[in-house]
Amino acid sequence: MTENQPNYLQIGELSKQTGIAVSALRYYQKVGLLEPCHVSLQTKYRYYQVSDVALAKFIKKSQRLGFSLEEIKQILDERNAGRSPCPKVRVLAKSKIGELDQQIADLQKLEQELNDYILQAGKELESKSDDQRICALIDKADV
Amino acid sequence: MTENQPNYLQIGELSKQTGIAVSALRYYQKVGLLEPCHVSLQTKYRYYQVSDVALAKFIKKSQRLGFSLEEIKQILDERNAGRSPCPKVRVLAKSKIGELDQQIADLQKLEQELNDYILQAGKELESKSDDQRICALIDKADV
DNA sequence: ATTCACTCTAAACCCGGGTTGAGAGTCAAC
DNA sequence: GTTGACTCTCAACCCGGGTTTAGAGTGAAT
Repeated sequence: MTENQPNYLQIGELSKQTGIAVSALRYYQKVGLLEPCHVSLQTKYRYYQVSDVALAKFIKKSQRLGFSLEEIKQILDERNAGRSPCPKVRVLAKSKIGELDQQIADLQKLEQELNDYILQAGKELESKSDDQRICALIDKADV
Repeated sequence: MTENQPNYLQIGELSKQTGIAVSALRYYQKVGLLEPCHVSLQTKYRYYQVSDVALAKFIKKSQRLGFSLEEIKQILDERNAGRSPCPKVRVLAKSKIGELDQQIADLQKLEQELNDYILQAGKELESKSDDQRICALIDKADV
Protein backbone atom coordinates (compact mmCIF):
# COMPACT_ATOMS: atom_id res chain seq x y z
CA MET A 1 0.00 0.00 0.00
CA THR A 2 1.35 3.39 -0.91
CA GLU A 3 -0.50 4.75 2.05
CA ASN A 4 1.46 2.57 4.37
CA GLN A 5 4.86 4.09 3.79
CA PRO A 6 6.61 5.06 7.01
CA ASN A 7 6.01 8.74 6.32
CA TYR A 8 2.28 8.28 6.60
CA LEU A 9 0.52 7.85 9.92
CA GLN A 10 -2.84 6.29 10.54
CA ILE A 11 -5.18 8.12 12.84
CA GLY A 12 -4.50 5.79 15.78
CA GLU A 13 -0.80 6.36 15.51
CA LEU A 14 -1.28 10.12 15.41
CA SER A 15 -3.53 9.80 18.42
CA LYS A 16 -0.86 7.90 20.34
CA GLN A 17 1.88 10.33 19.46
CA THR A 18 -0.15 13.39 20.44
CA GLY A 19 -2.39 12.18 23.22
CA ILE A 20 -5.42 13.42 21.30
CA ALA A 21 -8.36 11.03 21.05
CA VAL A 22 -9.10 9.53 17.65
CA SER A 23 -12.61 10.93 17.86
CA ALA A 24 -11.17 14.39 18.51
CA LEU A 25 -8.87 14.12 15.50
CA ARG A 26 -11.82 13.24 13.32
CA TYR A 27 -13.65 16.17 14.83
CA TYR A 28 -10.73 18.48 13.99
CA GLN A 29 -11.03 17.43 10.39
CA LYS A 30 -14.75 18.04 10.48
CA VAL A 31 -14.24 21.63 11.58
CA GLY A 32 -11.47 22.14 9.06
CA LEU A 33 -8.67 22.32 11.57
CA LEU A 34 -6.54 19.33 10.72
CA GLU A 35 -6.90 17.64 7.36
CA PRO A 36 -5.26 14.31 6.66
CA CYS A 37 -2.79 14.66 3.78
CA HIS A 38 -4.46 11.72 2.10
CA VAL A 39 -7.68 9.77 2.39
CA SER A 40 -7.97 6.41 0.72
CA LEU A 41 -10.79 6.32 -1.78
CA GLN A 42 -11.49 2.64 -1.21
CA THR A 43 -11.12 2.31 2.55
CA LYS A 44 -11.64 5.97 3.54
CA TYR A 45 -8.74 5.55 5.95
CA ARG A 46 -7.12 8.83 6.93
CA TYR A 47 -3.39 9.23 6.47
CA TYR A 48 -1.41 11.95 8.16
CA GLN A 49 2.02 13.40 7.57
CA VAL A 50 4.68 13.04 10.21
CA SER A 51 4.64 16.81 10.50
CA ASP A 52 1.00 16.64 11.54
CA VAL A 53 2.20 15.39 14.90
CA ALA A 54 3.66 18.85 15.51
CA LEU A 55 0.57 20.46 14.10
CA ALA A 56 -1.73 18.47 16.35
CA LYS A 57 0.43 19.25 19.35
CA PHE A 58 0.29 22.89 18.37
CA ILE A 59 -3.49 22.72 18.41
CA LYS A 60 -3.48 21.11 21.80
CA LYS A 61 -1.03 23.63 23.17
CA SER A 62 -2.97 26.58 21.82
CA GLN A 63 -6.10 25.21 23.37
CA ARG A 64 -4.36 25.00 26.72
CA LEU A 65 -3.41 28.62 26.28
CA GLY A 66 -7.08 29.44 26.07
CA PHE A 67 -7.64 29.75 22.34
CA SER A 68 -10.83 28.33 20.90
CA LEU A 69 -10.71 25.97 17.97
CA GLU A 70 -12.10 28.79 15.85
CA GLU A 71 -9.22 31.05 16.83
CA ILE A 72 -6.71 28.29 16.16
CA LYS A 73 -8.33 27.79 12.79
CA GLN A 74 -7.83 31.47 12.02
CA ILE A 75 -4.16 31.14 12.87
CA LEU A 76 -3.74 28.08 10.67
CA ASP A 77 -5.69 29.69 7.85
CA GLU A 78 -3.17 32.54 7.91
CA ARG A 79 -0.46 30.01 7.44
CA ASN A 80 -2.31 28.23 4.68
CA ALA A 81 -2.73 31.55 2.91
CA GLY A 82 1.06 31.75 2.85
CA ARG A 83 1.32 34.44 5.47
CA SER A 84 3.08 34.28 8.76
CA PRO A 85 0.51 33.42 11.41
CA CYS A 86 2.42 35.23 14.11
CA PRO A 87 0.80 38.66 13.79
CA LYS A 88 -2.56 36.97 14.18
CA VAL A 89 -1.25 35.03 17.14
CA ARG A 90 0.05 38.24 18.62
CA VAL A 91 -3.31 39.94 18.37
CA LEU A 92 -5.10 36.96 19.86
CA ALA A 93 -2.50 36.53 22.57
CA LYS A 94 -2.61 40.20 23.53
CA SER A 95 -6.34 40.17 23.83
CA LYS A 96 -6.28 36.92 25.78
CA ILE A 97 -3.65 38.33 28.12
CA GLY A 98 -5.78 41.41 28.62
CA GLU A 99 -8.74 39.31 29.64
CA LEU A 100 -6.66 37.19 31.94
CA ASP A 101 -4.99 40.22 33.49
CA GLN A 102 -8.40 41.61 34.33
CA GLN A 103 -9.63 38.33 35.72
CA ILE A 104 -6.56 37.74 37.78
CA ALA A 105 -6.63 41.28 39.13
CA ASP A 106 -10.22 40.75 40.23
CA LEU A 107 -9.39 37.47 41.88
CA GLN A 108 -6.33 38.84 43.58
CA LYS A 109 -8.38 41.66 44.94
CA LEU A 110 -10.88 39.15 46.20
CA GLU A 111 -8.17 37.03 47.71
CA GLN A 112 -6.64 39.99 49.48
CA GLU A 113 -9.97 40.92 50.93
CA LEU A 114 -10.52 37.36 52.00
CA ASN A 115 -7.17 37.34 53.72
CA ASP A 116 -7.97 40.58 55.50
CA TYR A 117 -11.23 39.07 56.55
CA ILE A 118 -9.65 35.95 57.97
CA LEU A 119 -7.06 37.97 59.88
CA GLN A 120 -9.09 40.71 61.41
CA ALA A 121 -12.73 39.91 61.25
CA GLY A 122 -12.91 36.45 62.78
CA LYS A 123 -14.46 37.90 65.90
CA GLU A 124 -17.07 39.87 63.97
CA LEU A 125 -17.97 36.70 62.15
CA GLU A 126 -19.45 35.15 65.26
CA SER A 127 -21.11 38.29 66.45
CA LYS A 128 -22.92 38.92 63.19
CA SER A 129 -25.57 36.76 61.66
CA ASP A 130 -24.56 35.28 58.35
CA ASP A 131 -28.05 35.70 57.06
CA GLN A 132 -27.45 39.38 56.50
CA ARG A 133 -24.38 38.86 54.39
CA ILE A 134 -23.57 36.35 51.70
CA CYS A 135 -19.88 36.75 51.89
CA ALA A 136 -18.79 40.20 52.92
CA LEU A 137 -15.69 39.91 50.81
CA ILE A 138 -17.21 38.93 47.57
CA ASP A 139 -19.79 41.60 48.18
CA LYS A 140 -17.03 44.12 48.58
CA ALA A 141 -15.24 43.09 45.42
CA ASP A 142 -16.59 45.63 42.99
CA VAL A 143 -16.18 43.59 39.87
CA MET B 1 -52.57 40.02 47.38
CA THR B 2 -50.16 39.28 50.13
CA GLU B 3 -47.61 38.49 47.44
CA ASN B 4 -47.79 42.00 46.16
CA GLN B 5 -46.42 43.75 49.18
CA PRO B 6 -43.55 46.07 48.39
CA ASN B 7 -41.07 43.68 49.96
CA TYR B 8 -41.80 41.05 47.34
CA LEU B 9 -40.46 41.24 43.80
CA GLN B 10 -41.81 39.54 40.74
CA ILE B 11 -39.32 37.85 38.50
CA GLY B 12 -39.37 40.63 35.91
CA GLU B 13 -38.57 43.21 38.53
CA LEU B 14 -35.68 41.12 39.86
CA SER B 15 -34.49 40.76 36.30
CA LYS B 16 -34.53 44.52 35.78
CA GLN B 17 -32.72 45.25 39.01
CA THR B 18 -29.98 42.71 38.36
CA GLY B 19 -29.66 42.64 34.60
CA ILE B 20 -30.17 38.87 34.64
CA ALA B 21 -32.65 37.50 32.11
CA VAL B 22 -35.92 36.13 33.40
CA SER B 23 -35.16 32.82 31.76
CA ALA B 24 -31.82 32.70 33.56
CA LEU B 25 -33.47 33.39 36.92
CA ARG B 26 -35.86 30.52 36.33
CA TYR B 27 -32.87 28.41 35.37
CA TYR B 28 -31.13 29.35 38.62
CA GLN B 29 -34.11 28.08 40.53
CA LYS B 30 -34.08 24.87 38.52
CA VAL B 31 -30.48 24.17 39.49
CA GLY B 32 -31.14 25.09 43.11
CA LEU B 33 -29.15 28.28 43.09
CA LEU B 34 -31.75 30.94 43.72
CA GLU B 35 -35.13 29.97 45.16
CA PRO B 36 -37.99 32.45 45.27
CA CYS B 37 -39.04 33.05 48.87
CA HIS B 38 -42.60 32.31 47.85
CA VAL B 39 -44.43 30.74 44.95
CA SER B 40 -48.16 31.30 44.59
CA LEU B 41 -50.08 28.07 44.61
CA GLN B 42 -52.76 29.36 42.29
CA THR B 43 -50.76 31.36 39.78
CA LYS B 44 -47.35 29.75 40.27
CA TYR B 45 -45.89 33.24 40.12
CA ARG B 46 -42.46 33.50 41.74
CA TYR B 47 -41.91 36.10 44.44
CA TYR B 48 -38.48 37.15 45.56
CA GLN B 49 -37.20 38.99 48.60
CA VAL B 50 -35.59 42.36 48.21
CA SER B 51 -32.39 40.77 49.51
CA ASP B 52 -32.43 38.42 46.54
CA VAL B 53 -31.30 41.34 44.41
CA ALA B 54 -27.98 41.24 46.26
CA LEU B 55 -27.91 37.47 46.07
CA ALA B 56 -28.51 37.47 42.33
CA LYS B 57 -25.84 40.11 41.84
CA PHE B 58 -23.50 38.00 43.92
CA ILE B 59 -24.13 35.08 41.59
CA LYS B 60 -23.45 37.23 38.57
CA LYS B 61 -20.28 38.65 40.08
CA SER B 62 -18.99 35.24 41.08
CA GLN B 63 -19.60 34.01 37.58
CA ARG B 64 -17.58 36.88 36.20
CA LEU B 65 -14.79 35.86 38.55
CA GLY B 66 -14.79 32.50 36.83
CA PHE B 67 -16.80 30.37 39.22
CA SER B 68 -19.20 27.84 37.76
CA LEU B 69 -22.80 27.75 38.91
CA GLU B 70 -21.95 24.52 40.69
CA GLU B 71 -19.18 26.21 42.65
CA ILE B 72 -21.44 29.14 43.48
CA LYS B 73 -24.01 26.66 44.67
CA GLN B 74 -21.44 25.11 46.98
CA ILE B 75 -20.70 28.52 48.42
CA LEU B 76 -24.36 29.28 48.97
CA ASP B 77 -24.99 25.84 50.44
CA GLU B 78 -22.30 26.57 53.01
CA ARG B 79 -24.18 29.65 53.94
CA ASN B 80 -27.49 27.83 54.05
CA ALA B 81 -25.94 25.27 56.37
CA GLY B 82 -25.29 28.13 58.77
CA ARG B 83 -21.56 28.22 58.17
CA SER B 84 -19.51 31.07 56.87
CA PRO B 85 -19.05 30.57 53.15
CA CYS B 86 -15.76 32.41 53.15
CA PRO B 87 -13.43 29.46 53.77
CA LYS B 88 -15.04 27.74 50.81
CA VAL B 89 -14.69 30.87 48.75
CA ARG B 90 -11.06 31.10 49.79
CA VAL B 91 -10.34 27.57 48.64
CA LEU B 92 -12.09 28.10 45.35
CA ALA B 93 -10.50 31.48 44.82
CA LYS B 94 -7.01 30.18 45.58
CA SER B 95 -7.38 27.36 43.14
CA LYS B 96 -8.84 29.67 40.51
CA ILE B 97 -5.98 32.09 41.01
CA GLY B 98 -3.51 29.26 40.65
CA GLU B 99 -5.00 28.24 37.33
CA LEU B 100 -5.06 31.80 36.10
CA ASP B 101 -1.48 32.42 37.26
CA GLN B 102 -0.36 29.45 35.22
CA GLN B 103 -2.33 30.51 32.18
CA ILE B 104 -1.14 34.05 32.32
CA ALA B 105 2.46 32.97 32.79
CA ASP B 106 2.19 30.78 29.70
CA LEU B 107 0.66 33.55 27.68
CA GLN B 108 3.18 36.10 28.83
CA LYS B 109 5.96 33.76 27.88
CA LEU B 110 4.36 33.36 24.50
CA GLU B 111 3.96 37.09 24.13
CA GLN B 112 7.58 37.68 25.03
CA GLU B 113 8.71 35.17 22.47
CA LEU B 114 6.47 36.75 19.90
CA ASN B 115 7.99 40.11 20.62
CA ASP B 116 11.48 38.71 20.30
CA TYR B 117 10.43 37.18 17.05
CA ILE B 118 9.09 40.39 15.62
CA LEU B 119 12.20 42.27 16.64
CA GLN B 120 14.99 40.01 15.60
CA ALA B 121 13.76 37.27 13.35
CA GLY B 122 11.96 39.17 10.64
CA LYS B 123 14.68 38.32 8.20
CA GLU B 124 14.65 34.62 9.01
CA LEU B 125 10.93 34.68 8.42
CA GLU B 126 11.37 35.31 4.74
CA SER B 127 14.32 33.02 4.34
CA LYS B 128 12.57 30.04 5.85
CA SER B 129 9.53 28.40 4.41
CA ASP B 130 6.54 28.63 6.67
CA ASP B 131 5.57 25.13 5.77
CA GLN B 132 8.28 23.80 8.01
CA ARG B 133 7.12 25.73 11.00
CA ILE B 134 3.66 26.56 12.20
CA CYS B 135 4.63 29.45 14.32
CA ALA B 136 8.08 29.15 15.73
CA LEU B 137 7.05 30.94 18.83
CA ILE B 138 4.08 28.94 19.80
CA ASP B 139 6.11 25.86 19.07
CA LYS B 140 8.75 27.04 21.47
CA ALA B 141 6.34 27.79 24.27
CA ASP B 142 6.65 24.59 26.27
CA VAL B 143 3.23 24.63 27.77
C1' DA C 1 -65.36 43.02 28.80
C1' DT C 2 -61.35 43.55 26.81
C1' DT C 3 -56.72 44.94 26.22
C1' DC C 4 -51.97 44.69 27.42
C1' DA C 5 -48.04 43.50 29.86
C1' DC C 6 -46.65 40.10 32.66
C1' DT C 7 -46.13 35.36 34.10
C1' DC C 8 -46.39 30.26 33.83
C1' DT C 9 -44.82 25.33 32.04
C1' DA C 10 -42.65 22.07 29.11
C1' DA C 11 -39.95 20.93 25.62
C1' DA C 12 -36.87 22.07 22.05
C1' DC C 13 -32.95 24.34 20.66
C1' DC C 14 -28.17 26.73 20.80
C1' DC C 15 -23.02 26.76 21.45
C1' DG C 16 -18.32 24.52 21.76
C1' DG C 17 -15.87 20.56 22.01
C1' DG C 18 -16.16 16.79 21.78
C1' DT C 19 -17.66 11.19 23.19
C1' DT C 20 -20.29 7.02 22.47
C1' DG C 21 -22.43 3.40 19.99
C1' DA C 22 -24.02 0.59 16.18
C1' DG C 23 -22.89 -1.75 12.30
C1' DA C 24 -19.71 -2.38 8.60
C1' DG C 25 -15.29 -2.64 6.28
C1' DT C 26 -9.91 -3.48 6.43
C1' DC C 27 -5.52 -5.48 7.27
C1' DA C 28 -1.90 -8.43 8.94
C1' DA C 29 -0.98 -12.64 11.13
C1' DC C 30 -1.79 -17.35 12.00
C1' DG D 1 -10.26 -18.39 6.33
C1' DT D 2 -10.66 -16.63 10.49
C1' DT D 3 -9.23 -13.99 14.43
C1' DG D 4 -8.24 -9.57 16.37
C1' DA D 5 -6.96 -4.93 16.14
C1' DC D 6 -7.84 -1.17 13.61
C1' DT D 7 -10.69 1.92 10.87
C1' DC D 8 -14.92 3.88 8.79
C1' DT D 9 -19.70 6.60 8.87
C1' DC D 10 -23.59 8.45 10.87
C1' DA D 11 -26.35 9.69 14.43
C1' DA D 12 -27.15 10.34 19.08
C1' DC D 13 -25.65 11.93 23.28
C1' DC D 14 -23.00 14.74 26.94
C1' DC D 15 -21.82 19.10 29.52
C1' DG D 16 -22.79 23.95 31.13
C1' DG D 17 -25.45 27.75 30.84
C1' DG D 18 -28.67 29.13 29.31
C1' DT D 19 -32.58 30.99 25.18
C1' DT D 20 -36.61 30.26 22.47
C1' DT D 21 -41.13 28.94 21.42
C1' DA D 22 -45.87 27.62 22.00
C1' DG D 23 -49.82 27.85 24.35
C1' DA D 24 -52.13 29.13 28.50
C1' DG D 25 -53.14 31.83 32.64
C1' DT D 26 -52.97 36.45 35.50
C1' DG D 27 -53.70 41.18 36.90
C1' DA D 28 -54.56 46.00 36.43
C1' DA D 29 -56.46 49.56 33.66
C1' DT D 30 -59.66 51.17 30.41
